[in-house]
Amino acid sequence: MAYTYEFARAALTVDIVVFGLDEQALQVMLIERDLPPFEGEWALPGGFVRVDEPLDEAARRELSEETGLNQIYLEQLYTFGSVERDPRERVVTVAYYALVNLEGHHVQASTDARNAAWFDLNDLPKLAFDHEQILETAYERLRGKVRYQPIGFELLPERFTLRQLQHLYEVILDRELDKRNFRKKVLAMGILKETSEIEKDVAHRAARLYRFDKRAYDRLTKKGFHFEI
Amino acid sequence: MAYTYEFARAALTVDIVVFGLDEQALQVMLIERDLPPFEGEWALPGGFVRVDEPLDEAARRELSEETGLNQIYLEQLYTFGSVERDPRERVVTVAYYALVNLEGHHVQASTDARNAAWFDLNDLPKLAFDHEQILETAYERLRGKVRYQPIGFELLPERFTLRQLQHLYEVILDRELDKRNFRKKVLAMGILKETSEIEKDVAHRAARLYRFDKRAYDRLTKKGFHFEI
DNA sequence: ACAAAAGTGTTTCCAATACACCCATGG
DNA sequence: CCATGGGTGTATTGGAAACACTTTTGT
Repeated sequence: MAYTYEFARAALTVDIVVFGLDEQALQVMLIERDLPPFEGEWALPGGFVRVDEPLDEAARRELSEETGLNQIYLEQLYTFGSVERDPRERVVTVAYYALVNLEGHHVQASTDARNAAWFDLNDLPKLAFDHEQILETAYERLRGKVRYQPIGFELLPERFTLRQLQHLYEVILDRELDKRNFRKKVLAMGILKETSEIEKDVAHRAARLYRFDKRAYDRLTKKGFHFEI
Repeated sequence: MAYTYEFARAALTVDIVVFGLDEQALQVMLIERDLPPFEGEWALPGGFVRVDEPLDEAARRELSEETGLNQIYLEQLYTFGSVERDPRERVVTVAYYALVNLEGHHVQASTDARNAAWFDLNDLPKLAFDHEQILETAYERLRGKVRYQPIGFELLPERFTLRQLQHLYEVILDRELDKRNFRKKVLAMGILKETSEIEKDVAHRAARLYRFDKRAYDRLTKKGFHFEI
C-alpha cells in the first residue's frame, strides 16, 4: 500500500531527551542505532509519528518501545526542521524532554533489540543527526524551567531528603547553595509534606523524608504564589 | 506531478501569532479565509511548509505573503498536532509568534487578495481551526517571557518614551506599575540609551526619547546580568 | 491660568545572603 | 570515639514597594 500527495511532504518524527539524576550528575538516556544512517552511533530515543497519532502519544510510545520507560513527566521542547538534518530526506522532528527518577533503572533500560543506556551528561559520546543540538536545547530549558516550576521533583523518588533536593538544584544549576538558606526557603513555601519516615542504610544520622505536596502547591498557585528557587 | 510514500504522512504548516501594541491594548493580526474549510472566518496567518524550506523561513515567507510584514521579531512557540485539528486530514502546525511595532500599519496590512486586519486582543472574532488555543498559548508565552527577556522593545518604535515602555508592561502583565519605581529600575539597568530628542505634537510637556541599547545589554549579559521587570 | 503629563527622593519592609556550631547515628 | 552528614538561628544587606509634589509645555 502506498500514499500519494500532490506536493512532496516531510517525514515527521519525535525525539526525546530523557534526564535522570544520580548522586553525581545528570544522566541522559541514549539508544545505539542498529540501522543506517549513523549505524552503531548513539542517538536520542525517538521515531516516526503515525498519521493517526497525536504527537505526545507518539513520544510516549517510542519511549516505551525503545527504553521501557512509562508514565513519566514529558513536555514538548522545540521542533527542529533544518532541511539537511537527516541525510536521507526532509525529516522534521518534534523534540520532547522527559524527567525520570533513576531509582531502579540505573545502568540500563532496554526492552527492544537495541541497546539503551544512561550516560553522564558531562561525558557523552558523539551523537547521530543534530541530536547534540537537541540535547543542548533540552538542558537549557531544564535549567531555565527548574527554577520557577516545581518539575525537579520528577527527578527524585516519591520520598526524598532535603539534601537530595538541594543536590538536585546544585547539579542542574551548577552552583552551590547554602544549606540553611535552602532548607528555610523550601520549607517556608509550604509545598513539602514531612513524612514520618527517615532514610535507611546510611552511615550517619538518617535524614527525614519529604514528599512534594501537589495539592498544597495547586492551592497556593491559585492564590498567586510563584514557585522560585 | 505527484509524490508517493510507503506510509501516510501528515501535512506540515506554520501559523503565526503577530502581536502589535497600540495606546490601548495588545492587537493581533488576523486573515479572513477565502477558501474552505472555515471560509469567511478569521484565522492566524500561515500556510504549508515547502519540503525544501526551513520552518522559520516558511513562517517569514507566509507572513510576508499574507500580511506584508517583513524583518520582524519571530520565535517558535509550540507545535500543535492533535489528530482532528484540521477537518480535512492530518495537519501538524508549527506555531510561531511575532512582535511588531505598529507605527504605520495600524488598521490594515494586506498585499494578497485576502483581507488582513488588526484586532484588539480583548475583542476577537471566532477563529478557525484550533487558532484560539494557539493564540492563548502565544499570549501566555509573551506574558511569561517579556518579564525576563528584553523582547518588549520589539513592540515599540525604535525611539520611545519611558511612559510608553511602562504602558507596554502594564498592558501585557495586566497590572499597574509605579511610575517612579519603574523608571528607577529600568534606568538603573543601564540598557537604555538616552537620545537628544523629545516627543512631538503632544498637548503637554514632551517626554525624552530613549533607545534600547543592545550592545550594552549584550555586554551586561556576558557579565551575568539578568534582565527582569 | 489651567490641564496634562514629565520628572524626581526618601522611607519602610521583606527577602536574600552570609555565616558556625551542636546533634544523632553507624562503624 | 570518630567520621559523617543532619539539623538549626541571627545579623546584615540590598532591592522592592509605597508614597506626593514640583516642573514643563501647550492650549
